[in-house]
Amino acid sequence: MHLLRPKDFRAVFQSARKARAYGIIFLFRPNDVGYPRLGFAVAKKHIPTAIGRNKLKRRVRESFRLQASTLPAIDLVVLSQKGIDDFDKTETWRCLNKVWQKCLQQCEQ
RNA sequence: GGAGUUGGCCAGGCAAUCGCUGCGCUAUUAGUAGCGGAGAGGAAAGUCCGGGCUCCAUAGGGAAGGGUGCCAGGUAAUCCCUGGGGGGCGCAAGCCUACGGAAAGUGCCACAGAAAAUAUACCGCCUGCGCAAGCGGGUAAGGGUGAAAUGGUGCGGUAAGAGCGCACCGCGCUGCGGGUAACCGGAGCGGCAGGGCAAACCCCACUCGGAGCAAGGCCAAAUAGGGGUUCUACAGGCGUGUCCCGCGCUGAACCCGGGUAGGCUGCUUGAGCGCGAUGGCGACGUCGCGCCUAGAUGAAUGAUUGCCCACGACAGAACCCGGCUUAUCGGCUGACUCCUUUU
Repeated sequence: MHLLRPKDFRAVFQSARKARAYGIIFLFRPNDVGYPRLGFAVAKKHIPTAIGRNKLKRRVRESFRLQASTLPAIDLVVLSQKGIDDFDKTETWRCLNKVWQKCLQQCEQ
């Protein structure tokens, strides 16, 4: 489930497709392990408090769990952007839904 | 009723469903599944102090450097806390206080002012000379400057003045009384003896080895040849975490795995929490009974829905405790002070 190794992260950053909406970017590429994996790269600059970073990760992890059955085997890294810290619960969800849509479209191609 | 001082507590609640991480039990060939139960804070933060724990090459002596600085107590310990003393603020409850030493030495004291500490005299006052302007002498009471000006007030004294003399206050010394002490009270004597700053250097007293869980330990692909234990002289060389003395290595003998990626461990039962009794003004101590209350490691507490209300602030454990400091929407509550009103 989790994406752990620094080298795995490097692989995603080097050759990835991109999907973005508002304050969130998904980077993803197919993997060999047979199931989707999730990793985070949330900048302290974008979300200054540990509370805020945890909150975002939990929301993303929850939506990943809900999508997991429909996903192909990809490695996915979630990046934050400026402004994400101001989002409330519903805004974050709307944003995430949009990114998932784009991501799945690209996977089908 | 109003204004205020001070201490303590809470940090949205309830229900349903789907998830995450340990733990216990059961099942299971490992994976895992089911059930039960647990799962962030008052500051988890800043890392400013103090300890525990771990390792390092002597952690020993000396120097340097750092810290603390009224007294007594509490504690594992402290720069913390409690009680007391002095000083300051407030009508009061109460609050603040780095609060040892300035004739050991060095340094600094802007502007203003005559003068900022070796002293000195701008205006003035008194006096001598002179027609006068002024010059010489005496003086530091009055004015002026400043954050601060060589004791304060009063009387005597004098040409005018001055601790020059006297009284009281202040200051110093010596007894006495109270207090564990800091200190307080009072007596006698002295004589006015040259300001402030030591969170400036410094002096004095006490005190401090260093690094930190990425500490340290174990299992172990790769890669390189070394690593460990014991004994030991001198000289030289090398090393040494502030420096020196010193110490260790380089020598000999014996033994054999070594340890990067990665994994495991350290990792939560502890100066623990709650209740009661008891000693103490109090911080806190002692005794009895009961309880087990996060342990993640790309890092677990979330999401959805419904209802209620005061419409929810600051904010996330990372080895563990005791403090301090900083951030914080609000709510509850104890004690006390002052003013006003009514009986």
